[in-house]
Amino acid sequence: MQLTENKIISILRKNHFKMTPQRRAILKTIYRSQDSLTPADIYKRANAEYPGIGLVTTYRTIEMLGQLNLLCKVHSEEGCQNYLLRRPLEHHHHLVCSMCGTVKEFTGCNLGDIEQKLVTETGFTVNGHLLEFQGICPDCQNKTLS
Amino acid sequence: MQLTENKIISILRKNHFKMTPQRRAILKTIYRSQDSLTPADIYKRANAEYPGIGLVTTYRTIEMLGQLNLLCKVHSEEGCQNYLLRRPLEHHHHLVCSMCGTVKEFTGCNLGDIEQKLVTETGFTVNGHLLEFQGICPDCQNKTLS
DNA sequence: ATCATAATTGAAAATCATTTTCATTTAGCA
DNA sequence: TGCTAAATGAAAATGATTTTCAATTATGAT
Repeated sequence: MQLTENKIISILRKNHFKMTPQRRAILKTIYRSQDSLTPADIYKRANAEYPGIGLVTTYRTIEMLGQLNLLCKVHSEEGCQNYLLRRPLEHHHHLVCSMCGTVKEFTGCNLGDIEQKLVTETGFTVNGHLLEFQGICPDCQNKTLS
Repeated sequence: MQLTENKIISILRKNHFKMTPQRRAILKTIYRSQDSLTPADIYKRANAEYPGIGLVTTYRTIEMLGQLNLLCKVHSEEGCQNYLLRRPLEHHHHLVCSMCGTVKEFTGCNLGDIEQKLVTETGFTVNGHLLEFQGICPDCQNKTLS
Protein backbone atom coordinates (compact mmCIF):
# COMPACT_ATOMS: atom_id res chain seq x y z
CA MET A 1 0.00 0.00 0.00
CA GLN A 2 1.71 3.20 -1.17
CA LEU A 3 0.72 6.72 -0.32
CA THR A 4 0.06 8.87 -3.38
CA GLU A 5 -0.26 12.62 -3.46
CA ASN A 6 -3.97 12.43 -4.20
CA LYS A 7 -4.52 10.00 -1.40
CA ILE A 8 -2.92 12.47 0.99
CA ILE A 9 -5.17 15.25 -0.23
CA SER A 10 -8.22 13.08 0.24
CA ILE A 11 -7.09 12.23 3.76
CA LEU A 12 -6.81 15.94 4.54
CA ARG A 13 -10.32 16.51 3.14
CA LYS A 14 -11.72 13.61 5.10
CA ASN A 15 -10.33 15.18 8.24
CA HIS A 16 -11.80 18.60 7.48
CA PHE A 17 -8.54 20.32 6.74
CA LYS A 18 -8.61 22.96 4.02
CA MET A 19 -6.41 22.65 0.95
CA THR A 20 -4.46 25.88 0.65
CA PRO A 21 -1.77 26.59 -1.91
CA GLN A 22 0.73 26.73 0.95
CA ARG A 23 -0.16 23.27 2.12
CA ARG A 24 -0.10 22.02 -1.43
CA ALA A 25 3.45 23.32 -1.90
CA ILE A 26 4.68 21.91 1.40
CA LEU A 27 3.02 18.62 0.65
CA LYS A 28 4.58 18.48 -2.79
CA THR A 29 7.99 19.21 -1.28
CA ILE A 30 7.68 16.39 1.20
CA TYR A 31 6.10 14.13 -1.36
CA ARG A 32 8.88 14.56 -3.89
CA SER A 33 11.78 14.09 -1.53
CA GLN A 34 13.43 10.80 -0.84
CA ASP A 35 15.58 12.42 1.86
CA SER A 36 14.21 13.26 5.22
CA LEU A 37 13.89 17.02 5.71
CA THR A 38 14.05 19.38 8.66
CA PRO A 39 11.37 22.04 9.07
CA ALA A 40 13.87 24.59 7.77
CA ASP A 41 14.62 22.41 4.73
CA ILE A 42 10.95 22.05 3.95
CA TYR A 43 10.45 25.76 4.40
CA LYS A 44 13.26 26.63 2.00
CA ARG A 45 12.21 24.19 -0.70
CA ALA A 46 8.51 24.98 -0.49
CA ASN A 47 9.33 28.67 -0.68
CA ALA A 48 11.45 28.23 -3.76
CA GLU A 49 8.38 26.76 -5.41
CA TYR A 50 5.69 28.99 -3.99
CA PRO A 51 7.27 32.13 -2.55
CA GLY A 52 5.78 33.73 0.51
CA ILE A 53 5.09 30.68 2.61
CA GLY A 54 5.86 31.41 6.24
CA LEU A 55 8.06 29.26 8.40
CA VAL A 56 5.20 29.12 10.89
CA THR A 57 2.94 27.58 8.30
CA THR A 58 5.61 25.00 7.61
CA TYR A 59 5.69 24.05 11.26
CA ARG A 60 1.92 23.94 11.41
CA THR A 61 1.65 21.77 8.34
CA ILE A 62 4.25 19.35 9.66
CA GLU A 63 2.28 19.17 12.88
CA MET A 64 -0.92 18.44 10.97
CA LEU A 65 0.66 15.75 8.81
CA GLY A 66 2.16 14.22 11.91
CA GLN A 67 -1.21 14.04 13.60
CA LEU A 68 -2.61 12.29 10.57
CA ASN A 69 0.24 9.81 10.87
CA LEU A 70 1.55 10.68 7.42
CA LEU A 71 5.13 11.37 8.46
CA CYS A 72 8.08 9.36 9.71
CA LYS A 73 10.82 10.79 11.84
CA VAL A 74 14.41 9.95 10.95
CA HIS A 75 17.14 10.12 13.59
CA SER A 76 20.54 11.25 12.42
CA GLU A 77 23.78 12.59 13.80
CA GLU A 78 22.72 16.11 12.94
CA GLY A 79 19.43 15.87 14.75
CA CYS A 80 16.14 14.13 15.15
CA GLN A 81 13.81 16.59 13.46
CA ASN A 82 14.03 15.00 10.06
CA TYR A 83 10.72 14.26 8.45
CA LEU A 84 9.88 11.90 5.64
CA LEU A 85 6.61 11.00 4.02
CA ARG A 86 5.31 7.79 5.51
CA ARG A 87 5.28 5.99 2.21
CA PRO A 88 4.68 2.36 3.16
CA LEU A 89 1.76 2.53 5.54
CA GLU A 90 2.71 -0.80 7.07
CA HIS A 91 5.30 -1.21 9.82
CA HIS A 92 8.72 -0.46 8.37
CA HIS A 93 12.14 1.03 9.05
CA HIS A 94 14.76 3.19 7.37
CA LEU A 95 18.17 2.76 5.86
CA VAL A 96 19.71 6.21 5.70
CA CYS A 97 22.64 7.44 3.63
CA SER A 98 24.89 9.42 5.96
CA MET A 99 26.26 11.44 3.07
CA CYS A 100 23.23 12.62 1.10
CA GLY A 101 20.39 11.71 3.42
CA THR A 102 18.54 9.47 0.99
CA VAL A 103 16.31 7.00 2.74
CA LYS A 104 15.33 3.48 1.70
CA GLU A 105 12.38 2.01 3.52
CA PHE A 106 12.36 -1.67 4.38
CA THR A 107 9.95 -4.04 6.04
CA GLY A 108 10.46 -7.30 7.89
CA CYS A 109 12.49 -6.26 10.88
CA ASN A 110 11.96 -9.60 12.57
CA LEU A 111 12.71 -8.49 16.07
CA GLY A 112 10.25 -10.91 17.65
CA ASP A 113 12.86 -13.30 18.99
CA ILE A 114 15.05 -10.71 20.59
CA GLU A 115 11.97 -8.96 21.96
CA GLN A 116 10.74 -12.19 23.53
CA LYS A 117 14.14 -12.77 25.06
CA LEU A 118 14.13 -9.28 26.56
CA VAL A 119 10.67 -9.75 28.02
CA THR A 120 11.72 -13.00 29.66
CA GLU A 121 14.99 -11.70 30.98
CA THR A 122 13.91 -8.31 32.26
CA GLY A 123 10.23 -8.57 33.12
CA PHE A 124 9.56 -5.50 30.97
CA THR A 125 6.61 -5.55 28.63
CA VAL A 126 7.64 -4.32 25.21
CA ASN A 127 5.37 -2.23 23.06
CA GLY A 128 7.55 -0.66 20.46
CA HIS A 129 10.98 -0.32 18.99
CA LEU A 130 13.16 2.04 17.05
CA LEU A 131 15.38 0.59 14.35
CA GLU A 132 17.40 2.41 11.74
CA PHE A 133 20.43 1.58 9.66
CA GLN A 134 23.04 4.09 8.55
CA GLY A 135 25.25 3.61 5.55
CA ILE A 136 26.33 4.97 2.19
CA CYS A 137 24.06 4.77 -0.83
CA PRO A 138 25.41 3.54 -4.20
CA ASP A 139 25.52 7.06 -5.68
CA CYS A 140 27.60 8.42 -2.82
CA GLN A 141 29.91 5.40 -2.93
CA ASN A 142 30.67 6.33 -6.52
CA LYS A 143 31.14 10.00 -5.72
CA THR A 144 33.73 9.10 -3.11
CA LEU A 145 35.84 7.32 -5.71
CA SER A 146 36.29 10.32 -7.97
CA MET B 1 33.62 -4.57 31.24
CA GLN B 2 31.80 -2.11 33.48
CA LEU B 3 32.59 1.55 33.91
CA THR B 4 33.21 2.54 37.53
CA GLU B 5 33.29 6.05 38.90
CA ASN B 6 37.01 5.85 39.53
CA LYS B 7 37.65 4.58 36.06
CA ILE B 8 35.84 7.62 34.67
CA ILE B 9 37.97 9.93 36.77
CA SER B 10 41.13 8.25 35.57
CA ILE B 11 39.97 8.60 31.98
CA LEU B 12 39.46 12.33 32.54
CA ARG B 13 42.95 12.59 34.05
CA LYS B 14 44.47 10.65 31.22
CA ASN B 15 42.92 13.12 28.81
CA HIS B 16 44.22 16.14 30.73
CA PHE B 17 40.87 17.30 32.03
CA LYS B 18 40.85 18.80 35.50
CA MET B 19 38.73 17.33 38.27
CA THR B 20 36.60 20.12 39.67
CA PRO B 21 33.90 19.73 42.31
CA GLN B 22 31.34 20.69 39.67
CA ARG B 23 32.43 17.93 37.37
CA ARG B 24 32.51 15.53 40.26
CA ALA B 25 28.91 16.34 41.15
CA ILE B 26 27.69 16.10 37.57
CA LEU B 27 29.56 12.85 37.14
CA LYS B 28 28.08 11.43 40.31
CA THR B 29 24.59 12.44 39.13
CA ILE B 30 25.03 10.67 35.83
CA TYR B 31 26.78 7.76 37.44
CA ARG B 32 24.03 7.13 39.94
CA SER B 33 21.13 7.32 37.56
CA GLN B 34 19.67 4.37 35.76
CA ASP B 35 17.35 6.70 33.78
CA SER B 36 18.61 8.76 30.94
CA LEU B 37 18.70 12.45 31.81
CA THR B 38 18.33 15.68 29.86
CA PRO B 39 20.86 18.47 30.41
CA ALA B 40 18.23 20.24 32.53
CA ASP B 41 17.67 17.10 34.62
CA ILE B 42 21.37 16.73 35.22
CA TYR B 43 21.65 20.39 36.09
CA LYS B 44 18.84 20.17 38.65
CA ARG B 45 20.10 17.03 40.31
CA ALA B 46 23.73 18.07 40.41
CA ASN B 47 22.70 21.39 41.89
CA ALA B 48 20.70 19.77 44.64
CA GLU B 49 23.89 18.02 45.65
CA TYR B 50 26.40 20.77 45.08
CA PRO B 51 24.59 24.12 44.83
CA GLY B 52 25.89 26.76 42.52
CA ILE B 53 26.74 24.70 39.50
CA GLY B 54 25.83 26.60 36.36
CA LEU B 55 23.72 25.21 33.56
CA VAL B 56 26.54 26.10 31.20
CA THR B 57 28.95 23.92 33.09
CA THR B 58 26.46 21.11 32.83
CA TYR B 59 26.36 21.47 29.06
CA ARG B 60 30.11 21.65 28.89
CA THR B 61 30.58 18.56 31.03
CA ILE B 62 28.10 16.60 28.94
CA GLU B 63 30.01 17.67 25.86
CA MET B 64 33.28 16.53 27.39
CA LEU B 65 31.92 13.16 28.48
CA GLY B 66 30.44 12.70 25.04
CA GLN B 67 33.78 13.36 23.40
CA LEU B 68 35.36 10.76 25.62
CA ASN B 69 32.65 8.36 24.48
CA LEU B 70 31.38 7.88 28.01
CA LEU B 71 27.73 8.68 27.27
CA CYS B 72 24.89 7.06 25.38
CA LYS B 73 22.02 8.97 23.88
CA VAL B 74 18.51 7.65 24.40
CA HIS B 75 15.74 8.56 21.98
CA SER B 76 12.29 9.00 23.43
CA GLU B 77 8.95 10.54 22.57
CA GLU B 78 9.81 13.59 24.63
CA GLY B 79 13.09 14.20 22.89
CA CYS B 80 16.47 12.92 21.93
CA GLN B 81 18.68 14.77 24.39
CA ASN B 82 18.59 12.09 27.03
CA TYR B 83 21.99 11.01 28.27
CA LEU B 84 23.01 7.90 30.08
CA LEU B 85 26.36 6.68 31.31
CA ARG B 86 27.81 4.28 28.79
CA ARG B 87 28.01 1.45 31.25
CA PRO B 88 28.82 -1.57 29.11
CA LEU B 89 31.68 -0.41 26.95
CA GLU B 90 30.91 -3.06 24.36
CA HIS B 91 28.32 -2.63 21.62
CA HIS B 92 24.86 -2.65 23.22
CA HIS B 93 21.36 -1.22 23.05
CA HIS B 94 18.64 0.05 25.38
CA LEU B 95 15.29 -1.08 26.61
CA VAL B 96 13.55 1.98 27.97
CA CYS B 97 10.57 2.22 30.30
CA SER B 98 8.16 4.74 28.80
CA MET B 99 6.72 5.55 32.21
CA CYS B 100 9.70 6.13 34.49
CA GLY B 101 12.57 6.29 32.03
CA THR B 102 14.58 3.43 33.53
CA VAL B 103 16.94 1.90 31.03
CA LYS B 104 18.14 -1.70 30.79
CA GLU B 105 21.14 -2.25 28.58
CA PHE B 106 21.37 -5.39 26.49
CA THR B 107 23.90 -6.88 24.12
CA GLY B 108 23.55 -9.33 21.28
CA CYS B 109 21.42 -7.42 18.81
CA ASN B 110 22.13 -9.92 16.08
CA LEU B 111 21.28 -7.70 13.17
CA GLY B 112 23.87 -9.24 10.86
CA ASP B 113 21.40 -11.17 8.73
CA ILE B 114 19.04 -8.30 8.12
CA GLU B 115 22.01 -6.03 7.49
CA GLN B 116 23.41 -8.41 4.91
CA LYS B 117 20.03 -8.62 3.22
CA LEU B 118 19.83 -4.83 3.06
CA VAL B 119 23.30 -4.55 1.56
CA THR B 120 22.44 -7.08 -1.12
CA GLU B 121 19.08 -5.59 -1.96
CA THR B 122 19.94 -1.89 -1.94
CA GLY B 123 23.63 -1.62 -2.80
CA PHE B 124 24.12 0.53 0.30
CA THR B 125 27.08 -0.16 2.51
CA VAL B 126 26.01 -0.28 6.14
CA ASN B 127 28.17 1.05 8.92
CA GLY B 128 25.91 1.46 11.88
CA HIS B 129 22.49 1.05 13.33
CA LEU B 130 20.18 2.45 15.93
CA LEU B 131 18.10 0.01 17.94
CA GLU B 132 16.00 0.68 20.99
CA PHE B 133 13.04 -1.00 22.62
CA GLN B 134 10.30 0.80 24.51
CA GLY B 135 8.16 -0.85 27.13
CA ILE B 136 7.07 -0.82 30.75
CA CYS B 137 9.38 -1.94 33.52
CA PRO B 138 8.18 -4.37 36.22
CA ASP B 139 7.86 -1.61 38.85
CA CYS B 140 5.66 0.54 36.64
CA GLN B 141 3.54 -2.44 35.66
CA ASN B 142 2.77 -2.90 39.36
CA LYS B 143 2.07 0.79 39.89
CA THR B 144 -0.50 0.69 37.11
CA LEU B 145 -2.44 -2.03 38.89
CA SER B 146 -3.04 -0.03 42.06
C1' DA C 1 54.30 24.33 50.35
C1' DT C 2 53.94 28.04 46.91
C1' DC C 3 53.67 29.75 42.35
C1' DA C 4 52.47 30.26 37.56
C1' DT C 5 49.50 29.20 34.10
C1' DA C 6 46.26 27.21 31.35
C1' DA C 7 41.82 25.27 32.08
C1' DT C 8 37.43 25.97 34.14
C1' DT C 9 33.75 28.49 35.85
C1' DG C 10 29.37 31.48 36.00
C1' DA C 11 26.82 35.55 34.52
C1' DA C 12 25.15 37.78 30.79
C1' DA C 13 24.39 38.21 26.08
C1' DA C 14 23.77 36.04 21.71
C1' DT C 15 21.90 32.63 18.82
C1' DC C 16 18.75 29.33 17.05
C1' DA C 17 14.59 26.56 16.85
C1' DT C 18 9.96 26.50 17.95
C1' DT C 19 5.49 28.34 19.67
C1' DT C 20 2.12 31.81 20.67
C1' DT C 21 -0.57 35.85 19.67
C1' DC C 22 -3.38 38.40 16.87
C1' DA C 23 -5.15 40.89 13.06
C1' DT C 24 -6.02 39.75 8.24
C1' DT C 25 -7.09 36.65 4.51
C1' DT C 26 -9.22 32.69 2.33
C1' DA C 27 -11.29 27.87 1.31
C1' DG C 28 -15.30 25.65 1.12
C1' DC C 29 -19.95 25.26 2.15
C1' DA C 30 -24.83 27.25 2.19
C1' DT D 1 -22.24 35.34 -3.94
C1' DG D 2 -21.74 35.68 0.86
C1' DC D 3 -20.66 33.67 5.50
C1' DT D 4 -17.80 31.60 8.72
C1' DA D 5 -14.50 28.91 10.69
C1' DA D 6 -9.98 27.74 9.54
C1' DA D 7 -5.57 29.16 7.94
C1' DT D 8 -2.06 32.53 7.20
C1' DG D 9 2.05 35.68 8.19
C1' DA D 10 4.39 39.10 10.99
C1' DA D 11 5.99 39.95 15.27
C1' DA D 12 6.71 38.80 19.85
C1' DA D 13 7.50 35.25 23.26
C1' DT D 14 9.58 31.19 24.76
C1' DG D 15 13.02 27.64 25.52
C1' DA D 16 17.20 25.34 24.64
C1' DT D 17 21.85 25.81 23.64
C1' DT D 18 26.18 28.42 22.65
C1' DT D 19 29.34 32.21 22.94
C1' DT D 20 31.84 35.79 25.29
C1' DC D 21 34.55 37.37 28.86
C1' DA D 22 36.33 38.49 33.28
C1' DA D 23 37.26 36.06 37.57
C1' DT D 24 38.54 31.74 39.82
C1' DT D 25 40.94 27.38 40.49
C1' DA D 26 43.27 22.69 39.70
C1' DT D 27 47.47 20.98 38.75
C1' DG D 28 52.30 20.48 37.40
C1' DA D 29 56.73 22.78 38.14
C1' DT D 30 59.56 24.85 41.38
